[in-house]
Amino acid sequence: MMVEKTGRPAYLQIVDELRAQIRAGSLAPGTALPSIAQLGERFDVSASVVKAAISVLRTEGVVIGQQGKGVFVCQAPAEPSESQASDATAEILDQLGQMRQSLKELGDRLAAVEAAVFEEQK
Amino acid sequence: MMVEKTGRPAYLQIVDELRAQIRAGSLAPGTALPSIAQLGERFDVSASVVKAAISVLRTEGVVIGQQGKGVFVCQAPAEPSESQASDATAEILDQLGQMRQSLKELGDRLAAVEAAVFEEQK
DNA sequence: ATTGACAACATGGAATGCTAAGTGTTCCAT
DNA sequence: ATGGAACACTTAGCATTCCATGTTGTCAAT
Repeated sequence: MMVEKTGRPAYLQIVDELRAQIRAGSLAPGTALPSIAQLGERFDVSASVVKAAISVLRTEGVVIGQQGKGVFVCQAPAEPSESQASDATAEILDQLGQMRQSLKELGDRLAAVEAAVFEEQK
Repeated sequence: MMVEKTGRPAYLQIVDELRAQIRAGSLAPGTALPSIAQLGERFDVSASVVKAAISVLRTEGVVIGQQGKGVFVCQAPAEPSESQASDATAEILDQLGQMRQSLKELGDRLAAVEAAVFEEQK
């Protein structure tokens, strides 16, 4: 699987993917994520990108890393009403920011096309 | 100033320091942090370490980075927002996904128009 | 058979170099 | 004087390389 060529950074795409798998139960609490090398090969990115993604999930408390063994999904999938909500709002804000960025880019490109068209008409 | 030679990683020491300054008001909301280069020089670490520290604060929502300008302390220092809106947030995320899809389609159509216009002009 | 050495693989931290892109300033030519 | 080019500085992201350290399996020597 490859990271898509959207504006979203690769490490955030991996964060989304892993978080979705955790939410869906495909990665159950207590189980280990694929190794950094495996994830890097699966998403076709370097190890630093995978590390960045795992770092995000780690600071969020979703996973915990054990040196030499692996990265494991935390047992507490829903810390009551605190990290769940803040995680969701964080993701919403993140996606909103990304959409704002896309809108800005679309606006710029549209402005360029408009300029070209009206130039040509003159 | 140098990072201390305790077992704590350098980037976490910097996180602690910056968070303490933010809590103490020494770094007020809306103000910009010192630049990555300055922080790296101040703590005597490389830019990657400062980036790692800022990345933690960013995913926590404590600061927000603006490309080309700097990293700024967020106005809302902490939002322990609690709501039972787990399925409401699910719906929001769903709608966000649909909007992203619409954005992508718009981008494709615009790309087609761009190709036509700039081809014709040449 | 137990022990010890060792290699393979895992995460974690850090340095370095590069590209892209946004912002601000300065300065120059029209 | 105004527009635009040039430059410097900034964050963001990614790749690559290296080292430290923890875990595990294997294999040989005692």
